[in-house]
Amino acid sequence: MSSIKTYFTRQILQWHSEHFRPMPWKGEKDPYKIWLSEIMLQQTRVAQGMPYYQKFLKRFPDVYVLANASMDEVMKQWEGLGYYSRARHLHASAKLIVKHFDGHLPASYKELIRLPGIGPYTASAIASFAYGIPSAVVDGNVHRILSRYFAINKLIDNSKNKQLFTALANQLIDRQQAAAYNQAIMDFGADVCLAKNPNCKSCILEKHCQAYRSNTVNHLPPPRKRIKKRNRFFHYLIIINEGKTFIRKRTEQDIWKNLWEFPMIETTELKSFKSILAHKLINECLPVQQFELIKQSRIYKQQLTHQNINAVFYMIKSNNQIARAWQPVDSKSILNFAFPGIIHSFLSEKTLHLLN
DNA sequence: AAAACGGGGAG
DNA sequence: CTCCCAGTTTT
Repeated sequence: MSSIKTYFTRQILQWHSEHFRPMPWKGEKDPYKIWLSEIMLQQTRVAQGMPYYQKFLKRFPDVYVLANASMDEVMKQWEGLGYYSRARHLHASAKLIVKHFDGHLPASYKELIRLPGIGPYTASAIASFAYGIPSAVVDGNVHRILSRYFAINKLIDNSKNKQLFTALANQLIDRQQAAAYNQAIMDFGADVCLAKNPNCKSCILEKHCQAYRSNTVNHLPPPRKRIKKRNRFFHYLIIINEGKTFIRKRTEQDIWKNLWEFPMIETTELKSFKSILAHKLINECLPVQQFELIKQSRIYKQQLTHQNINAVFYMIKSNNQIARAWQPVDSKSILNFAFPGIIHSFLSEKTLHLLN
């Protein structure tokens, strides 16, 4: 193992020295910034997270500013990035770091992983990048590279396999250059050992890659299990009363928790406005016969990992205030709230003249 | 152990 | 259209 290890590790580091990809958080010393970048990049492509990282840092330059901000402000900065529990956990961790660690991120894997939103990957990433601790990251890139190089035909879908890849990665890491090694292997996965159409021709590991030698590169790692999608139909009520409309925060265990929305009626298929009038939410939001349907939108669609969302927006003129549970907003203040992508795209097309 | 959780880009 | 991305939490 040790000669294989030195070869693999040396090649990866050698490659990295010649193919450095500059990114704002590379070589970063501030653990706060490293932490933020790692949370933002969970299941998120670098190019997608980049603008959010810059914007977020401008608004919350250090852990104290973040800890003192409101949840809604944090969500607003996260709006559109997805996996919103990351923002909630980031905020919660900021408060814990201020309260228990004097505003400094803890400098050990063991303490890091206890913070909300920090799992095995992120704890290793912060430990190595911020503190030089030799803890190997195992992300999608590392899993794929090791699966191919050692021809390990296993997914990381249970703790045993997870442990297998983690142990292997920790044998391969260069303990004197932990940060560089972790950076290098992930960059290598992003640039050369791609999930689809890997660039084996220019690969410096080709000679000893078990998958390449057995012509199984395209079968490793094995395909994941299919996920079944369900279709959901959201009927949003844009109730307009004296230049204001009404929203609330989603708090139930469902998608988009802590984002805001209009009064909404969900059905198992697309319904007409007339048929949703029977729903009990109507009684809460609209006075009997004291409203008028101005118009309805086209069908907005959004694909999520486990769901297909279909939404219709009904613009309704009403003569009465609605229940206090709903927050009135005008066309200006509505921009301060964080909405799901499907509502945001509706608003970006309609909002400005909607309420006047 | 399995399912849930967003959104976007590449092929 | 499918797959997957610097994964974690909840069930």
